[in-house]
Amino acid sequence: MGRGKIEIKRIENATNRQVTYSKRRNGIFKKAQELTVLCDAKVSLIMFSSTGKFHEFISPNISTKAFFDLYQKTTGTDLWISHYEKMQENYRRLKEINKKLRREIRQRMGGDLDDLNIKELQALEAKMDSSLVAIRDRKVRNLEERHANLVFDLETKLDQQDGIVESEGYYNEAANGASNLHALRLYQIHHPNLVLHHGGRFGSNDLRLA
Amino acid sequence: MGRGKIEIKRIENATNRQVTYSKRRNGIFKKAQELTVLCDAKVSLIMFSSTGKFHEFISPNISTKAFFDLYQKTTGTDLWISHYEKMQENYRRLKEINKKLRREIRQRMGGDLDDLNIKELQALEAKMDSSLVAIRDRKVRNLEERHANLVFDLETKLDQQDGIVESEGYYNEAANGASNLHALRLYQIHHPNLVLHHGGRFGSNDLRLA
DNA sequence: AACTATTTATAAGA
DNA sequence: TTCTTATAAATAGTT
Repeated sequence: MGRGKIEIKRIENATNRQVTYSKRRNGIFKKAQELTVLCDAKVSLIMFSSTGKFHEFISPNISTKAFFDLYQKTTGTDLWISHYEKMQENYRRLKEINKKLRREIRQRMGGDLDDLNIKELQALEAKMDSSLVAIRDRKVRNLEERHANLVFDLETKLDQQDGIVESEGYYNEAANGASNLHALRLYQIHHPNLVLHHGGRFGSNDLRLA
Repeated sequence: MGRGKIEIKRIENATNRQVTYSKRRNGIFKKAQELTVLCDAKVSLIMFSSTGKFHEFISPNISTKAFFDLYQKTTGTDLWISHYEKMQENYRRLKEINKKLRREIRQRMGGDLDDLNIKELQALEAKMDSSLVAIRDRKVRNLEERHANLVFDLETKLDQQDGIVESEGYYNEAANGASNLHALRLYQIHHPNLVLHHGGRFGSNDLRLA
């Protein structure tokens, strides 16, 4: 497609080769982009010119990492996978637990009570009640202790007594950064260097730990 | 380039999308092939259709494995390792947070109060107090509502009235039971031969405040 | 980087 | 799917 037809073989003139590379690279990237949009496909296109220059296109709906993950899933296995997947699953579980712990605290703070039924509310109230008793009790003991210490201090030192207020801060917000891990796999690819066309099924790889 | 010009946006008709995918896939593969030959470039082109079909082109002068090694070398990142490490870090962080959440709950239950000072105890007591008020309030409202419903049912039906007590169980105890719908996550397992098996798994949600 | 004559890709229809 | 073909798009060679 040009002023003349060309034979598909290595362009010997280096400058020409470079120019053609540049033009065709743009063309193929555009094609990849269009394919992605038109057909809702996931495309990874990576290339190195003969001079070693690197260019990449990857569908916006997937990361390179996730892409290779998908690739491996479809083409083969990996020794590290099971180890990694276990970790991933543990992470997910931990995240779920975290969510529930937060919910419990919110409820204990008097919020998020909409989906508790009457029994649960009563149970929660009772628990809170006894907890409060325990806390009051502790406070009293603490006060007494403190008072005794104060007296002791006054008696012995008479000069000063400092409170030891340690503030630790709230951690409610801290977890948000972790919420969006991509699907991951450990790396190892072994595949013949040929043009492969095979079909396989795979599921959506959305592992967001929302 | 066809009988008519088309807009580059997702083709909604699934059949059409599939046909276009097939045609354009061939086109782009051909382009990749030509680029490889003409310009002596290394090209990796991998794609998944919206229906999950997998297709790949890789320059004959390099294996996928070698290609990816090159990719990593060039981009300077070891995606797999760095992702793994990130994951590990997030896991650790989450574990730490959960530990703190548990501690807070324990304190709100009246335990683990030894290392709270008097100010913290007082703050906790106050918080608990107001929380308790909120819970009581909610309980009363809930009861009223329930009562109103009951009366309504009695008035309209007169024959029977079924209590709408849905017991869901506390997740503290129900950890291993079937009632833990929340914990359910889809989990994908793949199989070497391009066939994917999907299995559901969910972890035990052990929320014991140990 | 542009231009443009041609070749090539492909959308729509069969 | 595959073929046909009118038309859009890509690009080889040129400026």
